[in-house]
Amino acid sequence: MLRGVYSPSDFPPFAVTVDLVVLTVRADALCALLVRRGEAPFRGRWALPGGFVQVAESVDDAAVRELGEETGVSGLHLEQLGTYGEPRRDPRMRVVSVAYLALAPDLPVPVAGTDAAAASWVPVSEVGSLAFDHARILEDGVERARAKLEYTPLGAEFCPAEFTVAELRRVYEIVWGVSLDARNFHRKVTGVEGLLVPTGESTARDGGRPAALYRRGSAAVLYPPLVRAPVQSP
Amino acid sequence: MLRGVYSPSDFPPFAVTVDLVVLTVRADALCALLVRRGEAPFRGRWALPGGFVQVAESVDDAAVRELGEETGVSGLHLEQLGTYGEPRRDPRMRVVSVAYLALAPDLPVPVAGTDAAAASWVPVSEVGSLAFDHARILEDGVERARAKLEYTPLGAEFCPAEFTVAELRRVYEIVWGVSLDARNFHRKVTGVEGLLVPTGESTARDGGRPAALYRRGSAAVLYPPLVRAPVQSP
DNA sequence: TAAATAGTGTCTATAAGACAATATTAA
DNA sequence: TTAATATTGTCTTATAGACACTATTTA
Repeated sequence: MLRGVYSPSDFPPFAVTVDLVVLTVRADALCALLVRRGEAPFRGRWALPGGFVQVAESVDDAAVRELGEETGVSGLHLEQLGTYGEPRRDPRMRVVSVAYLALAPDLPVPVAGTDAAAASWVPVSEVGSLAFDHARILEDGVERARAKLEYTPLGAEFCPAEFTVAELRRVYEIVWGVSLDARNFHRKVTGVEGLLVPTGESTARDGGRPAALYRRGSAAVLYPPLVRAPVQSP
Repeated sequence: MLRGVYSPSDFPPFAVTVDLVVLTVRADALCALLVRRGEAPFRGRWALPGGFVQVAESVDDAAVRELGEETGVSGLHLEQLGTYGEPRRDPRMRVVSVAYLALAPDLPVPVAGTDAAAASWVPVSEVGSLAFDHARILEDGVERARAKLEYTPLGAEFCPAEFTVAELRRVYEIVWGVSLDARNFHRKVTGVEGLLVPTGESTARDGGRPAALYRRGSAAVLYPPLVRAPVQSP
């Protein structure tokens, strides 16, 4: 269709929302931040946090705003996940939703924000059906997070500001659902340039010999990557 | 904001469009499909092809439809690239655009489609400023395509149905802007399970010893990947 | 002391990169 | 024949994965 010729039928009114897949690692499980809906449709059902994009703000800004409202924290990693635009995904009207993925450390407790509905961290393995197409969006977010750990330093986003190699390894083990050799993992991550910055401190919070504490480094990519080998068909 | 409470101020009307980054490799260059705008704003300026999402179709379907209209071809690889939603990206009204990346073989000539404006393949290195925020979208699309070649078999999408290893290698060289060792590349791609299916035929269209012809295999990922080593800081 | 976790070293297999050598065609 | 491109093989180096071993703490 010709761009530039505008007639009312060209732009049927859409509502645009943002939905957030906020993931954290807590209690040995990958958890998503969910809210319980207080209104129809899907009243009482779990859903992803989110809301309408306002006229004066960009879609990305709306995501940042909603994330702050839901978690009470700013500065978390936030990236676009995808846009979901099936005609009947919201039974009431045509809503196009831009989904975002956020990775968070183990935050004390979800803040209900301006929303009166309950918010909770739910292990992704225990998430049943969700409102709208949110189950699909959550799945896509989890898969994106898993892939991101391979070639970016984002695993550290799940950790507190200072963390040990073992804590980072547990993030990988929980998100990927595998177990990793502690010794090879240690050699690998401490060998990647710019990934970890030693603080000089150490902690014995995991028991045993105290472990060195690190902060996130400035590396934007993890090279060579930490690959999950695909399942081989024998 | 509470999902489920709808009031007019909650959903200011947005228009939703799709924009297409359609890339091909031709004449030793990575080229993008661009259209020249026939109307204000940005009249006479190059822009990405695209158009409005209709009420009854999904956003993804709108992208497929527009791609067919612009190229006259269906079945091309098409994936979401990202959503661009700055408030003033279109000077006339609030438009949120969902961008898609399509990879195409060297199609004979762009079809103007239902659009009267001229369409053309333009080498991405020669693209100047574009209408709206399309230069940024194109950049993102090119970078996505470059990254995709590393760990997916999508390089073959730029090739005709039957192609030689050298033709596939030239795709990588042109898209990445590097030169690759023909012998190592050959060993690599013929060694990846499910990437290339030999047709049994061969061709001498490149001169010299005839090369075996292959079709795309069924592999969805390229493992191990064909990595571009990042530039090392010495 | 034992138990637990942290960290280093060593070996092997795989794969990437450099590049020699051979193969098969056209001019 | 020479020139051009295709394909195979060989060597070196980097890295992943398995796992022995040492180090440092608490109980």
